[in-house]
Amino acid sequence: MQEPTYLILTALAARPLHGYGIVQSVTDLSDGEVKLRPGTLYGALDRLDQQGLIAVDREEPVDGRLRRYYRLSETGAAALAEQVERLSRRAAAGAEQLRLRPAAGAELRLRPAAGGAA
Amino acid sequence: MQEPTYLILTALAARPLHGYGIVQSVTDLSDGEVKLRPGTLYGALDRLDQQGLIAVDREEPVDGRLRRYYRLSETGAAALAEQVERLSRRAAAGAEQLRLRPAAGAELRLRPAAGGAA
DNA sequence: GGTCATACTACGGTTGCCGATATATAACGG
DNA sequence: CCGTTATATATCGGCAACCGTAGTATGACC
Repeated sequence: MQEPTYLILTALAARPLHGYGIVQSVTDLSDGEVKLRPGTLYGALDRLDQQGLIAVDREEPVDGRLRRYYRLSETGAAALAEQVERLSRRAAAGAEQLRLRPAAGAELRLRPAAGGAA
Repeated sequence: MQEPTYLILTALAARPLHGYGIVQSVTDLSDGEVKLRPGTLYGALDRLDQQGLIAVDREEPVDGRLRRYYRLSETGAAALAEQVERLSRRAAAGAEQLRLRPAAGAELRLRPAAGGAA
């Protein structure tokens, strides 16, 4: 699951939202780093609906136009929780490996027998 | 940046590795959840090299065959650190939204005026 | 009357990942 | 002696997901 999809699920966790509301919520949740395009949003919405991770909550007619609200399903909530765990583990692994990283130029100090520093 | 790419950078953070070593390290770091295919690995390696996030560390001839070691560049380390931060924030946002999630069936208890429970 | 905010749909393109296949050596078991 | 597994790298075709853009439509504000 990629970032836009993950953020859509995240946005829907607290309450049902319609398309445009999701766009705003995702922008908000990502501190402005992720701005959903219509193509991404509705493609993902169809996909997630088919997978059963989200479902249509209700449809409100507004100005003769249908506003469609989506909500997170139980399955979707479980999937999101799993992703949260996964991201946490990946972040921890990355941080740990970075901690193990030798400092730049360290190899010079590790070869004193080869001539070393002047 | 997607998961396989992120894990390749993570694997290279601690020390330079050759292709097969990266595959093993990624499997290890992801608790067996991610198994890199050759297509993914070498495609990503070329891409990351072009982007300057990794570089060829050295080439060792083994059994008449070249074993190529890659290492994380300074730019790559910075990019990885940024991704670690990003994943942490995304995980935190997901967890927080899940906390705000109304329990299943909660809406019934929130409409006492409509007839409510018997 | 023009622009902006709201709100959804459709289409084409690119990227990154995956699966499969090929090649080659060495070790181990039947 | 042959098959399988592990080590090790490379290439190709295909696909899913995402992105950018354009189109459609209404109401509010200037």
